[in-house]
Formats: sequence, structure tokens, C-alpha cells
Amino acid sequence: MTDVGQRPQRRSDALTKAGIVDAAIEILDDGGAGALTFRALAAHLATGAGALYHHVANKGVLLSTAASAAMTEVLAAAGSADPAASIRSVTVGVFDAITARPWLGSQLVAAPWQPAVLQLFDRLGSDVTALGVPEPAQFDAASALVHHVLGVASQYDAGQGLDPAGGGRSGVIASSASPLVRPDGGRYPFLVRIEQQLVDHDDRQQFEAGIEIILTGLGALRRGAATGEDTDRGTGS
Amino acid sequence: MTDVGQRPQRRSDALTKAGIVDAAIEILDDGGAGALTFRALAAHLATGAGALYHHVANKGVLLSTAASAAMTEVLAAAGSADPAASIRSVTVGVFDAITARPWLGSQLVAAPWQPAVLQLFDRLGSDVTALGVPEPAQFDAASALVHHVLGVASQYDAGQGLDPAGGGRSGVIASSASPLVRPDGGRYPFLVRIEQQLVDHDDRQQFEAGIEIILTGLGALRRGAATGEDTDRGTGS
DNA sequence: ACCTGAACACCGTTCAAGT
DNA sequence: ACCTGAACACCGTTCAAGT
Repeated sequence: MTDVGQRPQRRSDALTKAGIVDAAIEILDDGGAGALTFRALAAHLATGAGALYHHVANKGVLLSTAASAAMTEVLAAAGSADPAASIRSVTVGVFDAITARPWLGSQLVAAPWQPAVLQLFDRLGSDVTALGVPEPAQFDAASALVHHVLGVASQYDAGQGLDPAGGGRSGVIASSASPLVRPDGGRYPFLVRIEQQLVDHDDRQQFEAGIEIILTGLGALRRGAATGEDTDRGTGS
Repeated sequence: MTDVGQRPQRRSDALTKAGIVDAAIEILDDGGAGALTFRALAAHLATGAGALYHHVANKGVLLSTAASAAMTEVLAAAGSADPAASIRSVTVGVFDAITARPWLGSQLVAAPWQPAVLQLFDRLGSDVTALGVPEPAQFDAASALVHHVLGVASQYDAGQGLDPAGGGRSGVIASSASPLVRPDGGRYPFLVRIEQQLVDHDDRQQFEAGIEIILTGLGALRRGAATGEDTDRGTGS
């Protein structure tokens, strides 16, 4: 976002893990996940590649630390007193962050149970609890919400290095001709039928619709607590 | 599954794309995503690495073709006359395939809108239609189901090459001490509270619970078709 | 046309050598 | 202790040369 590629000369202050992660995020925001290499990062910080290993163990922790920092930002900005509104605010906040920073989406789905995912899980777990979902179902409920977010995240990590057939939700699929033909030469009957929606739809709106579907499902879960103690107050905290 | 590393000598028949993909799947099943390199694949087929490029454009299409083949298997084996049962059968079928072949999970979340995902999307879209979800909501409904599957897929791709903090759903998190401490030193109140469930829970069962939550939400969607034509028969196909 | 395999342009990571 | 930067062990991909 800010200035990148500037000042590749000076190196007065000592290296810090925080400083390295900040620089990494700058590179990620500016050039995407593919732009982050230890050589580029070292050049950006005017140091040698090996120096970085004194502060971060490897590229994995660098990326998961960056993702965790981004998630902390999102969670700090989102929330509401009403549990359902809070769930909407948090999940949409993550969605917006992922569209603004595709590297975040890639990283969230790349490493299971990394800090950023745990942070999100914990927050949604608290919201789900406040929503009145009974204890035994809270874990499943939070899971469903996290999976929805991660599923969407996985659709936004393009750019990277693999399938050249990818390239953008609308563009590739909507272009009518070849992409709607299966590898075996068959067709996709459902996708062909709703093709116009594929072209016209708004990803963010569709994401929100998915959250509403889950919230509706959770509402039924809340009411139908067949096994439960009748009101369950007193577990404190 | 079968024999790997055998017969690295003979090469009588000509190379085929299908044969290359089959060999790739064998390597993936046997050694995981990290084991598939063009050098290993060439050795397995007793040919040179460059020869492979006469049949597959790059590693991306190799992986997405392999994933598509695996998805075709799953979809052929799954299904039911009852729409809801079919959705359960298809999604659980994909879940089982992902746990059996972690490389499939990695690949599904690595490339957006690849053939394997389109196949799944199309199938779930048809099921959702048969379930009675009204036309304008069918796309959102199928999306929600696909995202749930992909979200789970993203939690299974460990093994690979990044965060060494990962390592297994139960093991890492459940070990009580450090993993439940946030990067900023704080704690995860929700996760700490349900820690025992984290240890005890069954991933497959939790996946099914998520599908049930979504199915419940879809049920409400089906009833509340406020905009709709009253019965909507006749769109044929 | 298909195949070969050395070569190219990268990676992440290590490590002797400096300060 | 921290930093340097060349070197190592890989990658995916290309391409002259063979058949």
C-alpha cells in the first residue's frame, strides 16, 4: 500500500522479528504471495538473506505470523453487541480482508490450525456461545462458520503458480465456451443453467448469503437442544 | 496404493497424457504432494523430464487433472434418489477421499475453479435443485456446500512445506500447553473451554454436523421463497 | 513427432567467515 | 551475538540435439 522498493540502502537499526514481518507484509500487499522471497525481503531490508534466519525460523512462520497480524487487525475492527451481528461483522471483515490481500486467503488455507485460524475460530466460538447455541454443538457451529470462510478464501488465492486455467471467478467461467465443458467432454448441466447468475453475481453478497444459511441452521440448533439442561446458566467466565 | 518404485527400466509403449496422470496419482498416493516432481515422475515412467511437457503443459494442469480424476471417482460412487441423502453422500464421499489422499485436499484449495471443483459444484447444484431450493437461491446454496467441503479440505493439507507449527488436528492443539497461547501472549477463551472436545471429537462427525447445519438452513430457504412462482414445474431438462 | 538430458533461472536454507 | 553472502540442494521449465 505505502512505499515499496524505497531506501534499499540504509540499515542503521538492528533487525527485529516485528520489523521483518512488517516488511514481509509490505511486499505481500504490493506484489502478492509470489513476490515474497527471502532474497527480496533481504534486499528490502538492506541485509543478507541469511540474517533473517536469526529472527524467523523459516518461511512458514514468516507467513503465518503475517497472516496472524492481518487477522488481529480484522478482529479488532469487527464486532457488535448482538451475537448474530457480530458473526456477520467478523466473517464479512475477513472476506473483505481476503479480497484486499489475496495472499491472506492463500495463507489461511495453506497451513491448518495456524494462529490466524485459531484466532478466528476462537472469536466465532465466543459469538456462537453468546448466540445461545448449546455447549455440545458450539464446536460444530464455530467449525461450520470457519469452514465457510476458509472455503471462500480458497477461491481467492489465484495469482500464484499453478493452474493457468484459473484466472478469476467471473472471467474464465463466464466466457461461455470451453470452460463449461468437462474434461470428459460432457457438460455441467447445473452451471450451464445458472450461467447468467455466474456472470452477474456478487461474490460478497453470495458470501453473506452463505453466512445467513448457516445462521438459520444454527437457530434450529439453538432451539432443538434435546439433550440439554433446561437453561444452563452458571458456567461462569 | 499398489506398487511404486517398481520397473523403472522399461519403456516400450509411447507416453500418454492418461498414463502420465496415472503415474502422477500413484506417486501422490504413495508419497504425498511433496513427492510429485517432474524428475520423480520421469524416473517412474523411465523417461526424461522434458518428454512430459509434450503431453502436459505444466505441473498445474497435471495436478488439476489428477484431482479431477479423483473427483470423478468419488462422484461416480456417491449419490442417492433422495436429494438430501445425495448431498450427504456426495459431501461425505469427498471428505473420505480427502482424508485418504491428503494431496487431493491441497489441490482442491490450491487452484480456484479448477475442473474438480466445478464437477463438485455442478453435482451439488443439481442436488440442491432437486431438494426444492428456489432458482435464485440455488447458486448460493450450492456455494455454501462447496465452501464447507473446501474449508475442511484446507485443514487436511498439512504434510507439505510451510508452517512446522502445524502437524495434525488433534496432536498439536490438544497438547494443552503452548499451542493454546496466542502470539500476543493472550489465551483463546473459547478453545480453552472446549479443549476436551478438541481432543475427543471426530473430524468426520463434525463435518457431517456442518452439512446438517447447512441442510437445515436450506430447508428454511426452500419454504421462504417469497418472490416465487407458486409451484414451478416445467423447467424440464 | 517424440524423446533425451544437460542447462537455465529460480527457490529456501545453511554455514564459514567476518564484525 | 549478529550479520554477510557465497554455496548447497533442490525446484519447474526450456531447448539443442538426437531418433
